[in-house]
Amino acid sequence: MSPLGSVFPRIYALVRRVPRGRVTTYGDVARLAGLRNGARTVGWALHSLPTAEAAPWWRVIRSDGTIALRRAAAQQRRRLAREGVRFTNGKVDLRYGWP
DNA sequence: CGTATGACGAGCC
DNA sequence: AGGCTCGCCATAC
Repeated sequence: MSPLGSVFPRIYALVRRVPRGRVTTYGDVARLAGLRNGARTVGWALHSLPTAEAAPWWRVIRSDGTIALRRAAAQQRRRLAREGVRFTNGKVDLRYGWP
């Protein structure tokens, strides 16, 4: 439940706070948005982003450091790599985690 | 208003 | 370690 407004806009606002070169997880964004177990809701929200650049969706990954996208995983890895985020055998080093 | 849908996550083999 | 199951929850229809 959201006191004011729907949840998606708040999720987008939170994702926009993730700095370049850092990553966060679906579960973390959900908790920051006030959802105790809303990781899937965050995934749904990012999946339905109005425009590709409305929020830095590529900085959101799974809790185990892997990429959640099925079709565009390579593109997400490329975007992250361009920001200096390193991968260790398919997983993002969680020391890039944010906060 | 009930059912289905995910870019999840934790737990259990 | 890697795969499966089940719970979760805002939306879509």
